[in-house]
This record gives sequence, C-alpha cells and structure tokens, in this order.
Amino acid sequence: MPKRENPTIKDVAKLAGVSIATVSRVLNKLGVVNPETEQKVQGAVAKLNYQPNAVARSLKLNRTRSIGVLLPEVSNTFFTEIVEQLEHLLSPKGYALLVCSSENSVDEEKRKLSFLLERNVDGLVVIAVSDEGSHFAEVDVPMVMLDRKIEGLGRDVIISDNRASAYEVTCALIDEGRSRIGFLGGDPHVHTSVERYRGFVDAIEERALVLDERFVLHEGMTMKSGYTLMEKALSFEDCPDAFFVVNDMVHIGATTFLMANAAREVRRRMAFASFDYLHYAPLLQFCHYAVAQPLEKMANRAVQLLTRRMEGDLKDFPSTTVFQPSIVAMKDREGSASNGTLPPRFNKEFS
Amino acid sequence: MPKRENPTIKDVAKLAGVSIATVSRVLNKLGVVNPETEQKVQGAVAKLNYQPNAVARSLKLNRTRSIGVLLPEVSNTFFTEIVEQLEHLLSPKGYALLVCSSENSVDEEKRKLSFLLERNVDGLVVIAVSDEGSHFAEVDVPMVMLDRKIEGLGRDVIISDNRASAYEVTCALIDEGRSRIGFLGGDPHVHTSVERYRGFVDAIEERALVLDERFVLHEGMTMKSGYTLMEKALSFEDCPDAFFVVNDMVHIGATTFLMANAAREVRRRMAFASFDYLHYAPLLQFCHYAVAQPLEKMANRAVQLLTRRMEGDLKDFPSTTVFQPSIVAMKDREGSASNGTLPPRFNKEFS
DNA sequence: ATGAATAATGTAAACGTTTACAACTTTGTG
DNA sequence: CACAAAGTTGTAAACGTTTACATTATTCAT
Repeated sequence: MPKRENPTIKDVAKLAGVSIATVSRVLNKLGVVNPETEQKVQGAVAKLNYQPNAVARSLKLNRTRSIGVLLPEVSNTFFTEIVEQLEHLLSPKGYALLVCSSENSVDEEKRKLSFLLERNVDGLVVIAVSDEGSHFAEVDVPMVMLDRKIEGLGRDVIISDNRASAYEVTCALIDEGRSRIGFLGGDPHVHTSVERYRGFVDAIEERALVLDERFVLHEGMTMKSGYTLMEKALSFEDCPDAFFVVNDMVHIGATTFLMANAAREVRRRMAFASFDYLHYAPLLQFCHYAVAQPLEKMANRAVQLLTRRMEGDLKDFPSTTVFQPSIVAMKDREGSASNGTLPPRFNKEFS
Repeated sequence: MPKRENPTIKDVAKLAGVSIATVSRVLNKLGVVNPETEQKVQGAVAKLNYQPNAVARSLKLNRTRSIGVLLPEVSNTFFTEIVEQLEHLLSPKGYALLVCSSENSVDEEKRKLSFLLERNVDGLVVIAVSDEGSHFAEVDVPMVMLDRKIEGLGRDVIISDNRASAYEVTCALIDEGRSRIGFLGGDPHVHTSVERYRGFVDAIEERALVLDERFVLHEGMTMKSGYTLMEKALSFEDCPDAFFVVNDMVHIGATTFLMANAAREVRRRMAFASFDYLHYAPLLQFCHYAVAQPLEKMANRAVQLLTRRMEGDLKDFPSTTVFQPSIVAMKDREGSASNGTLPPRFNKEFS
C-alpha cells in the first residue's frame, strides 16, 4: 500500500469553512467555540476521517507521549510480564511504549539509551544490564530503575527485597531438614544475583550450617549455565540434595539436567528454592519454594512515579521502593495441586 | 530531572558560524561541504553534545522510522521471541518498535491499531487476535501479518505450515503405536488452532483411526484451559494415552494437571505431541514430539517484506510465505538428553 | 581580462500542529 | 445610543528539521 496522504487540519478547516485555530480548539476542547461551529468541524472531521498528526503535535508541544523501555532481553517472561503491566497501565493514558533490548550488553545499552533519548521519550523505564550504569547519570528525562539497582545513581528505584526473600526460602529448605544446601547463582555484576547470595548466606550463617565452596557455583543467569552448574555439582559423590537457585532461567537449566541425567533416587530427594514464580512454574518439579515478586505492584509504582515526575508535580529526591515478595510453598505437589498452587495469570489467552 | 532544553541545529550553526543548512548537510552527508567547515561543525556538535531532534525530522520527512508491533499478548514467550528477533533486525536500521498489546480482544486491537496509525508508524507487524480483521482492510501503511492468517485481506502473510506439521507429529504418535489419540485444542476463531486441528484429522483419517468425540476438546489457548480439559479427559475410564496439544500454553496446563493428579501408571504412559518448542520445552515431561517453528526465519522474512515495501521497491501483489517447521523428537529423554535436544537460545542471559 | 563552469554556502519555505494575540461580533448597561 | 464586556473567530509565529533555489566565491579556458 502506498502511503496515501492523510488529511490535515487545513483540509478540515477548509471543509468546515473555519480557520485551523478553530479546528484545533474543537479537537482539544480548549477555549470556547460556538456549538454550531463545533458541529461543522466535527462533521468535517468525520467526513474526512481526520486524525491529528501526532508527530506535529509532539514537535509543537515538546512532548511525545512515549516511554522508552530498556530491557536486557525481550524474550524473558519475567521482563515481559513487567512490560505487559506497563503497557496495560500506560496505554490508557495515551503513552506508547518504545521497547528496546540491550541484549545483555552494556555497550548496546548505551546505544539504545541514546537512541531513545534522540526520540525524545518523555520517560524511561530501565532494567539495567549490570551495575555499570554511568551512562544513565546524564539522562535528563524522568527515569525509573526497575528490578535492579545501580548504586550512586540519583534515581527512583523499584526493587524486591531480594536478600530477605532469599533468606526466607533458604530457611524454609533448612526447616525441611536439609542441612547441606548448594547455591546456583548468576553474574556477580547483577544486583539481584548479589543480593540473593547475601540472603542465602544470611540463612546459612544464622543456622550455623557449613557452606561448602564446591557447591557455591556462579556463572551466568542462563539456562545453559544452570544446566552445566548442576552437572558439575552432581559430579561430586556428596552432592547436596537441596539448592538455592538464583532465578528461573538457572532453575530451568538445572531441572533439565536432573530430569534427563540424575538417578531416580537423586531426583526423588532433590529440592530447590528459587526466585520467580512465572506461568511455567508448576513444571519445575524439584521446586519446593518459590519467591513470587509482586510484578503488578512494581509496575504500578513505576508508572506512578514516572507519570508524576513527567507532570512535574514530584520534585522530591529520588525514592527507593522495596517490595516484599511472597513465598510460595510448592512441595508435595503430587496429588495436591489445587488451583491454589497455580501461578498468577494462569488463564490468559495465548497463541 | 526537569526536561532541560536540548541544543538545536540553530545553536550548532551559531557556534560554528555557519547556516543551519550547512549543519544539516554535514550531519546528513548530503551535498558537498568544505572539509574545513565540516570540522567546525563537527566541533560545535561535539561541544554542545548535539543530537538531532527525531521528531522534527519525522515531521519534515513524513517518516518516523518506527514500526508498530501489535500482539494479542505481551507476556507470551512465543510472541516475544518474535519481537526479540524483530528488534534485533530492525533496530540496526534505525527503527524503533512501538509494542502494543491487543489483550486478546478485537476491540482493543482496533483501538491499538488506530493508536499506532495516529503515530504515523512506517509499517506494521501484526499477530491478529482472531479471524475477524476487517479493521485492517483500510490500513494504508505497509503491513505484515505474522503467525495467523486472516482470509480476504490483501496483505503479506507469513505463517508456518500448521496443518502439515500437525499431521506429521500426529503420525509420529501413531507410529509409536498409539492408536487412540485425543486432541486438546484452542479457539475456533484462531487460524493456527483451526489449521492444526485439520492436520490432526488428516492423520487420523489417513491411518483409519477412530476419532472419539469425547476426547476432542476445544476451549481457549490458555494454561487454565489445558488444565481443565485434561481433567475432563482423565475423568473417563478409557482416556487415551496420547494427545495432540495445540500449543505451549495448553500443553503446560495439561502437564500441570497430570503431574499433580494422575496416577503413576497414567503418567508413565502418557505422550503428547504439540506445537512450539520454546526455552522451557525440556520441562514438558510428557512431550514426545514438538513442532519447532522457524521463528528467526519468519521474523527475517517479515522484516524483509516490510522494509522493501516501506522503501517502495516492492509493488507486487501481497505474498504468502509458508515456512516448514521442524519436528523435534523428545521421547526417551531420560538419560539421553544431550545438548542436542535442548531448545534454541538455551544459553541466553536472563534476569 | 572576461565569462562560464564549478564549488560552497546561505535564505527561506515547508512539514502539521498549538496558541498568544488581534480582530470582530454580539450582548448588556447606563 | 455609546461604550464596555464577553463571546467567538482568525492571523501568524513557533516548534526543529530538510531542501529547492539563490547567491557568492573560486577556478579555469579563452
């Protein structure tokens, strides 16, 4: 389809026999117009199927009504649940979401950041790639950092209490009677990974358990990594029968390895506690405790802060909001899985 | 942060002691400029940290370099894998993605469509909510329909061969020796669901098996639906030990039910074949055969068609591209899961 | 030296809006 | 009836670019 010329406000004005100023006033309901004139204008608008040109308006008003969303990865359910919420909250307000992936690279993050700024986004929601975030310092539009905190950046931050929740689920494993617990972690430059490790250690120390270095394993936050780390752990005779797993992806990888390679006896006894409780959580058969982050609330808060800053009626210092996740007990699921243990959003429509 | 005034081309011109036309020429490498002048301009650009205003440029050029992406759901891995690809391909070309969710509602789809058109997107990638798509008829920008076809819309269409693949995996189940196979389906208004059902029936008929209506179950394409359909099927004494499952979501739901509620003997024998082979596929323990759609190729083709139409050098009639998915055999995974059976993108970084 | 051709730069209009201000019309008041 | 106030509409500038065209400066052949 060739790009047909759209009617402009001039066309409407001509057809209605008024000036463009009047048309604009009618459309924006600003100032007063004679009801009769309004009728004429509306008629012309309808006849021409006129839609105001958002670009021109943006230029004039210096406001694009678009929000940049910068994520490490697009195809990660944890992130996209957040994007979905953001979209749900912002689109009724007339905002469009410009979604950019930093592809887990700081360089790409920089590029995408300036790409978004060039496009004059009114605000930014950022899930940072790592703790290196100096490029965010000079951003001069309202911006909210979600899920991952970067130190020393004077910005609104919205996170979960990673440390406390990691502590809690580790304790839950201990309370189950597990005394040797391994750790399958992620990138030491990612805020969430670090905090969760701290929480894990908190629990181990508080309960005076030993922390066997052979089973404290760090790599990336990928499935691949979970797979190989689990393989490595299992290569030891005395592999623990419980692990704290830093997130979903590592969890899937580890579970995949176990399903395919571990002896029945090992599988029977294995217990995981981990972060994230997304739609495929019921499939994670070794998961006894999951940390469910309040994604809706977090997105809500992000939108609230962002819109208030954009409207300029929030001049306060940047705030840090820490949400308390809930812990989901999933053990003994055989024969007991009521809908109560199903993840949120279980009945959504899909492809 | 208050929105500080950005420097404009005028500021650059003044600082460099030239006219704005010259600055523009330098920036766009159009026409010829004296190397000396260019130096001055570049210097001024650097000193002011000038970035051209994309909105103004869009207005002048009547081209926004943004692509609208309209999906039924944002938080569905199948869709977001596609979005990720699109982003990866389009962002190097300078395009921004405006991601909109139609939230599985035709009305919302209409709203979001005109929202995107108002913003003068240069092109559209659409995964339609259902077969009712009259509102797409009058779209006057290049547009590609992905994954789901709508009849009678003169548009470029990119789909998988749903019918053939469904036929194939159903045959694979039959070849395994399964003679009674159930069907867990989705919405009859969704193209993919319908086509897959046809393929399933093709196989059943060709092999002269019987199609027991009690086990041909349709509902939504949700996990919830998979859960309840499986429950219903299992309530019969003579429930089949094999099912074709229309997609991932239904598959997860059904698996969840079985894991929690089915007798060991039932679980041991159960076999699924289904569409989609996404990152959590290894967790679907009853899955014997999965249809892996070539998402990268599909996204590639979409971008190719779209960009060529946008650049105007593709005036042909709309084309329909049908890709052949590959079939992944996943049975007997115990003890044999090499990385060969792991889904694509297994080693991606995540939260 | 002259004029034409070429190179380099500037001027100004245009893209489609919004809005301050001016201008005109109507109404109301004394 | 004059004049002010209120109501309604129009004019024109501005937002930050791009680009056709005009202008000026330079080079070169005659």
